[in-house]
Amino acid sequence: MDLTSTQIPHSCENCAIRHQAVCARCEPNELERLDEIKYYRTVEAGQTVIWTGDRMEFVASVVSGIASLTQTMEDGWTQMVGLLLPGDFIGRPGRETAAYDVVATTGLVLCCFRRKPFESLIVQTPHIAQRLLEMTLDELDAAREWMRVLGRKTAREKIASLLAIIARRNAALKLQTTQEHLQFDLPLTRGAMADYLGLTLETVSRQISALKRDNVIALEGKRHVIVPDYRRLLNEAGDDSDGGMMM
Amino acid sequence: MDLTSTQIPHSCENCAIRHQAVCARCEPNELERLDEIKYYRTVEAGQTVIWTGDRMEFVASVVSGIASLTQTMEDGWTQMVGLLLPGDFIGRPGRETAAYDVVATTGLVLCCFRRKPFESLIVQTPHIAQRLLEMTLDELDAAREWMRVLGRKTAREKIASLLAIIARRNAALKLQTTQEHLQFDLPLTRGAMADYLGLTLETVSRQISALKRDNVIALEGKRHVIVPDYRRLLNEAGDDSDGGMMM
DNA sequence: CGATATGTTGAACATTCTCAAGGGATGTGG
DNA sequence: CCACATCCCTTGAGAATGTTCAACATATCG
Repeated sequence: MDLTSTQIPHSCENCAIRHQAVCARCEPNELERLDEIKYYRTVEAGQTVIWTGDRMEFVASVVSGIASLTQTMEDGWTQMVGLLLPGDFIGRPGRETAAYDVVATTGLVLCCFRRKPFESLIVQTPHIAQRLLEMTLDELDAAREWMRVLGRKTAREKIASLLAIIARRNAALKLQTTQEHLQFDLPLTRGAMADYLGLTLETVSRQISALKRDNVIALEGKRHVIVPDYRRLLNEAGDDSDGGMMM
Repeated sequence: MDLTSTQIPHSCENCAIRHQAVCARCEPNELERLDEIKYYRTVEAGQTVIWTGDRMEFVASVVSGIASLTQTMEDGWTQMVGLLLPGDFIGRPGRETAAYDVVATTGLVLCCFRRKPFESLIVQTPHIAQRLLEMTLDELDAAREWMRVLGRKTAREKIASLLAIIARRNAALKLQTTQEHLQFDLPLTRGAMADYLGLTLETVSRQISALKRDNVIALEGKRHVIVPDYRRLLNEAGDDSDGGMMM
């Protein structure tokens, strides 16, 4: 299982996100109901899946790949407000039009549900509603954590925070225990990192260079990051406590 | 009805937040169930209601007054991650310990529910679970909007954004249509505004002085704000669109 | 090969922070 | 009633941080 693979699952049973997504709590008969309104969709890296203001015909789970949730201001600045990883949910039941752009950062496989019937299912199927509430509460925590990053951290701490999050989620996905020594591919361009962190692309580049110079990280090429000491990275991020609940 | 009054409602029927809070969708019999596990609690301005890490014995609705949700970093910086106004919900079902400090900004009346029985009620009462999901989704939108404020706005725009939000929520509470001319009391100290906006107290003070100098706002004393032209204020906030969904 | 997208680095500049001083209010004890 | 402390707020000057503008490097792709 890879963060950016694009295989469509054969069935819910062997689906990579079976136990993380909105369907996590569903019984077999409930999965059948979902199956009736579901279809898979693949998206190429760089494509915009949904534009702000679009009418939403579906909601979806990210099966594989990474997408970003962004808002664009009229002066051209972009703020990323969420990073969607496998298992994450796209769309808001009850909402007609999209509030954010959804852009495929990597190749993407989505498990889409037609919106209207999905909304009916929510009412009838407490297991879906409960899981959705739980996921939304988790996202709210993540958003609030990110408010602290945006509001109170320096550029260097912001970069370290983002690297720590990606490192940890990557480790979790590979079922590695979080060891001292980690490595991963950065799924984001410098510009996308800047949009997420509320910085400019240049500042991102400079701070990554600085972390490299100080041996907090090492790079192979532009995108492959090696973290020799995860605790050191967490320390640079400014959350000395273990940071285990960062997203 | 006042943002900072401290009257305890006689019954759910005449409760000021009857149609906004987590109980908004409840039928009379469901209200009775809630009534069994509920108690009112008043808090003085400045008191901390809940400390991060506290065991949560209850969840609650804010009936009147204003509270803030804050995180404190080990270096002493504080980031406010939410402003709790009448109708807003405190606590997370299923969570044992508090993730944030909750501080009474003004005098506060809370409608508390014992947590364990409330969690059972959620499972049994879809009207509560649905409303809670809806409220959580709204809060998530607000948090994401705030990410844009923290990540991409200048100090001046941040202050204008906060004033616009308070002005609009105040107008909504007084059932005024949002007119050109508005006024209200600032419920936050300069320091609390700084914590919310990711600025220093001094920068907040300077920018308020600047907005006053430029006649975007007028002050009576330190806390009473007069907004002669709401659209001008919105413009200064950097969301030219009407900003109707800002919180 | 040129065109495009991505990333790095430098120098000047702007914004915000830090440190410092001081100005009302309000409250308290002598 | 005055002296004094405390809290909240304002303002200034210099320093730090991050941005802007610009040049250039590197890789990919037609």
